Amino acid sequence: MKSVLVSEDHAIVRFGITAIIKDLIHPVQVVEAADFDETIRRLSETAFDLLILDINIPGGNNLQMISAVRLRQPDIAILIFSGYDEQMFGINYIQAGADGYLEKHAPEEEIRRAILTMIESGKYITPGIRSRLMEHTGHHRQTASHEGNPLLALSGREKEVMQLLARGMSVMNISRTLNLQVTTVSTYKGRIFEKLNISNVIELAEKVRLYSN
Amino acid sequence: MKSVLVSEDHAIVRFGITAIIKDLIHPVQVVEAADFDETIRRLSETAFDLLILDINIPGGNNLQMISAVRLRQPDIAILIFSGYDEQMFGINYIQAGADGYLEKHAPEEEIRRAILTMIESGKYITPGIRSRLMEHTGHHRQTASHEGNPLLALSGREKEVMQLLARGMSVMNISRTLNLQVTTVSTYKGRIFEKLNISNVIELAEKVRLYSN
DNA sequence: TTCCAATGTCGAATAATTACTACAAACCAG
DNA sequence: CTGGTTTGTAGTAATTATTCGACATTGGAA
Repeated sequence: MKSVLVSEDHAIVRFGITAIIKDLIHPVQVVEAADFDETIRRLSETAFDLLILDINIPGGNNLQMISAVRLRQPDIAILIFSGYDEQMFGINYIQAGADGYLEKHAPEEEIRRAILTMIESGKYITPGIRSRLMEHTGHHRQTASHEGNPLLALSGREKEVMQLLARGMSVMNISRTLNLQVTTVSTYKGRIFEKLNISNVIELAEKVRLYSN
Repeated sequence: MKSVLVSEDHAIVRFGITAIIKDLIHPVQVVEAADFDETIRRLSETAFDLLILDINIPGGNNLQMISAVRLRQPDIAILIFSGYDEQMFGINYIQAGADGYLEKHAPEEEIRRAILTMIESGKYITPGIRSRLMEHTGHHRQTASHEGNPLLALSGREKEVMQLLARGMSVMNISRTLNLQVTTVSTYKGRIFEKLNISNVIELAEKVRLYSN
């Protein structure tokens, strides 16, 4: 029997996913976790075939989640389930070792396909993501290389903060969302502004609108 | 037979809600709509007992949604389904005539209770929201006058400040530009946000872009 | 290998912003 | 006229944000 762990903090979303899984696969055992602690606890108890992991899960929210999971279950298939606008930095999770990537606003059909594909082949990447992956592999830093898209000059964490800032979220709020100190977020903000050569969030929002795929 | 219309753009969320409804009520007919246009279309075709409406639905996203719905079906029960950041903002929908208010991150139990209560009594408000409602009642002006353009609700000085804010200028900077105390500018900023029903400069910039001649 | 720039993260101190409260002048509906 | 509302303006106190300097890691370049 296949078994799946659904880590997602919004109850309805969890509910929806669980329903889809049960409708799609059988026999199947589905376990739910509402935060990262619980996720880890479940992983220590039971072996799963697939983990569907919300990037924004409370207590998680960073690339180390992947290794924390792999530490417990090296062979589990990890499908990153990414919310709002984190496409930009979602790929970082793939590079960090996740096996699949699905966006929360994907249509039902794609969600079904993703889950099924993950269970069957252990991988699920859309062509769009794949090509973006291509771009990213290889060249990092060195200003000159990101000719076309200035946003590529930002590091993973910076991109994350950038997204939130561009949505109008306050520094304090971001710090809570990402479980970081306010000063840390502020530091990122400064570095972002510097790298993008801008001086306020309005300009940031513009750049993001312009260059975010 | 009861019938419910679920207006929500995220497929999984829609799926989850539909599943809960079907599990909760029977016989029941559930129709889904992914954007506001579709919502209106459905409302024109069929009579529903309950509408579960995502505030952030594409094509909607404003208080006029309520009247648009009521225009078609005066007696439908409307449950506002509000996402993350819009809690503060959501109460306005209640004042605009919605019958219930539910947050997306509510636990499954509450979601069930809300839907059931709505179907049975046509209303659902949590104590928390109710108290916030209390506070808010009292200061609402004659919304009707500035139908099309919300920016018209602002006074001269406010518009002035708005313009600068939308350019990304800081409060301090504006205070120097206009020879006012920072606190004065801050007061304007607050009043602007309140009048436009927004909570950060990004949204302000959007409104300005949208409604400025 | 070694070393350095880039990255992720903070704390202390300092600066900027907001929340409340206030109040007078201007407006306006009755 | 008259009392209620809106507008322009601030002060005080409480929050938030930024600056600066640090430090441990990491991935490459040399």
